[in-house]
Formats: sequence, structure tokens, C-alpha cells
Amino acid sequence: MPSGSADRILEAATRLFGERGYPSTSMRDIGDAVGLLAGSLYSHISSKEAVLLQIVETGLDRYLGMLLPIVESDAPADVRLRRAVTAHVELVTNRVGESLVALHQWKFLSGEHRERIEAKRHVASDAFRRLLDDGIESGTFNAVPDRDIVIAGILGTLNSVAEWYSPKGRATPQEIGEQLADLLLGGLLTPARRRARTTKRTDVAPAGR
Amino acid sequence: MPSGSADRILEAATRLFGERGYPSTSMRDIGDAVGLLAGSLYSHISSKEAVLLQIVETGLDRYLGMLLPIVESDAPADVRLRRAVTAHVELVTNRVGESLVALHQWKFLSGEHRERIEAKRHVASDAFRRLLDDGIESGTFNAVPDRDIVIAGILGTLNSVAEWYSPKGRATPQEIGEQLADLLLGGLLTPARRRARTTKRTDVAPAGR
DNA sequence: CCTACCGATCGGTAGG
DNA sequence: CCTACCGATCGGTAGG
Repeated sequence: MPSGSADRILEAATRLFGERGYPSTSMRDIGDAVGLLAGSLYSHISSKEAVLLQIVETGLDRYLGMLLPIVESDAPADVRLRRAVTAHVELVTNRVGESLVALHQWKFLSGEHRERIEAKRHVASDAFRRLLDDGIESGTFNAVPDRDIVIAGILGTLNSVAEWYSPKGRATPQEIGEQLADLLLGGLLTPARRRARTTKRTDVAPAGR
Repeated sequence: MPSGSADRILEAATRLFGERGYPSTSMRDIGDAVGLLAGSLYSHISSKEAVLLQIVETGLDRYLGMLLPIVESDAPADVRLRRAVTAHVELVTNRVGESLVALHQWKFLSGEHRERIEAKRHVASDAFRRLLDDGIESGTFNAVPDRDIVIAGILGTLNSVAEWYSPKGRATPQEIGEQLADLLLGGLLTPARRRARTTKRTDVAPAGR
């Protein structure tokens, strides 16, 4: 139950950075949100960028702490992927502000801070890559020409949830997670239509590179 | 072949707004890129926000001009969806800067400008909704509990391409488009595994809301 | 935690 | 298209 001044500043900054972006949020905006003057914030924090770094790194660590045990469990690859998808959606919907900052505002970190965050982002996509490899090797997933495209596609879907999710929307986080898992794992096509398309695949191949 | 001063300013602003974001790009940055002083830009443009609006609206109009004829053609729904996916990827990879600005920086437009852009964004998601409805009605697509989740999932994947695509990457825009279409239309699961999962669907249903 | 302030930078303009 | 400048706002600090 965080309620110290530093925590309240961090909470307000998380919300504001997520809503308006880091460069568009001034220290005066954050001060207004917590009832302090801009200058007074510096009794509790060292710099604006240090606040950003802490939000981003906390969010990324939380995400990896959720993702890695799921990916490294010994369940079948498709079960692990489904769990990763639903857990991802639940984390992101539970912490929209933190997720938005961790996903987009890290670009405004400088130098070594930014490099450390980029390294942790790689840990996450590497985990998905292993998961995909496992599934292909075991015959659970279809072989794909380029795994990185599939990974980027999956993460594109999952990360975008932070941008449109509203707790007032029709669907619960669980329902969103299940439906996106169905989309990414099962696809849209009905089984009958899928067979028809598969046999005609070369008809729609690109003309050439 | 645009090469007037106003066009060169627009090109530079498109690249800079896409790379750093609108609030982090100063008129001096744009001036540097085209070899003018910040104040001199105002002989060719009326304001920084007017430049943003023109980039966003041009990009969105270009996108709708591509999407709507595809969605409204009389091909089967899955063919139309595949065409929309590949065309989306080709447009976004062909104009990364414009796409990034149109997709993310419109939030910094104010008042009526922003409202007009939001309306046009709705036109695009409405087109996808019709397409999905057509496919479900004709039995081409599986019925889904909430169409908007599927649409958001598809657009999340497609729009994220602008953030990671590089012309120096392994895959061509055509290959990316085909693979993402396979992912979104066909899914990852092999046919055998798909049947196994489908019969056990209720096992993994959420505990409740 | 406030008062009072710093130098830097912002979008934009007048006048030529 | 430049010179010269405007008021506003920025992140941050000294001193209490």
C-alpha cells in the first residue's frame, strides 16, 4: 500500500506519462497532481528521467516475472502460449498506465538507461522465440518462414490492448485474453474454409520480390 | 515529385515527428533539416500543428483510399481480409514515417482537428467490422463473442509493423503481409492440434467474471 | 515543502 | 529568407 510522497509522485507520473507522453508532461503537471510545487518534487526524486526509468523498469521487471515462468514451464507449447497471452492481457489491463509507459515512453530514456531497457525487452521477445521454436519442433505449431514476424505480430496485438482497454468496456480482461488467444492460436477461418484456402495457397503468393 | 519548400518541410517534419514524436520535435529541428531558420519556416507553413494535421490527414486519406475499395469489393470475406492485410502492410512499409505520425501523433491535435481525425479513424474500423460481419454471416469466419476485440487484435498487429519494419530486414513487405495474413486468418496451430484443442475448449475457459 | 529564481528553449512574429 | 526579438514555459536549484 504505497502512500509516501515518492510513491504518490510515481503514481501520478505513471498516469500522466501514460496519458500524454513523457515529453508533454511537465514537472508542474506532476506537482499539480500531488499537490506540490514543481521545485518541491525534487525533495523526493532526483530527476524527471529517473522517475521515467523507475516506472519503465518496474513495469518491465513485472512483465518478465510473469512471462518467464510461463514460457519455461513444461506444458505443451500451445498451452504455454495461451497462458502467456491471457497473462499478458491481464497484466496490461490491470496496469494500463504502467504498461503504456513501459511500452512506449522508454524511447525517451538516454544512454545507458535506454540500453539496459532495450536488453530487457530482448529477454521478452527471446522467450517468445523459444516458445515458438518449441512448438514448431514438437509439431504443435505450423512451421513459419520467419519466426520474428510471427512474434512481432503476436506482440503487436497484445501490446495494443493497453491503448484501447477500458474497464467500462463490455469485455472483461479474461474474455479479451481468451479471444485474442483464439485469434492468434486458432485464427479466424472455419475448418472447412481453411482446407479450401490451404489447397489454393500458391494462387495468392506474391508475384516475386 | 514534390520539391517546393513547403513540400520539403512536410517531408522533414514527417520523418522527425515519426522518429521523435511531435512534442519532442522543435521548429528549429525542422529548420535544420531543410536548411532554414525556425522563423523562416513560417513563410511556407502557418503553424506547427497545421503541419501535423496535414501529415496525419494525408496519411489517413491514403489509407482509406486503399482500404475501402478492398473491403467493398465482392470477393469472399477471407479473400478481402487477406488483401486488406497485405495492402495495409505494403502501405505502412512504403511510408513508415507517415504511418507512424498518422497512427500515433494525431493525439496531439487539438479540438476540431482531432475530432475530424477520430471520425476518419472510425471509418476504417467500421470497414473492418463490416468485413468481419460478412465473413461470419457467410460462414467463412468463425463466429466470435466480440467482434471489436478481433478487430482491435488485427489492427494492433498491422499497425505495429510501422514500428519494427526496416527495409534492411530479411523479409520483404510482401512476405511480411502474407505471413501476418496467415497468422491472423489461419492461426498457428496445426490442423491436428487444432482439433484436439477445440474439443477441450471449456477446460481452459476463465473461472468467471 | 515553499519562495524565488536560473539559463535554456519553446512556437511564433515584425520588419525588412 | 534573415535579423532580432517576444512572452511563455521548461527542468532544476539555493536557501531557508
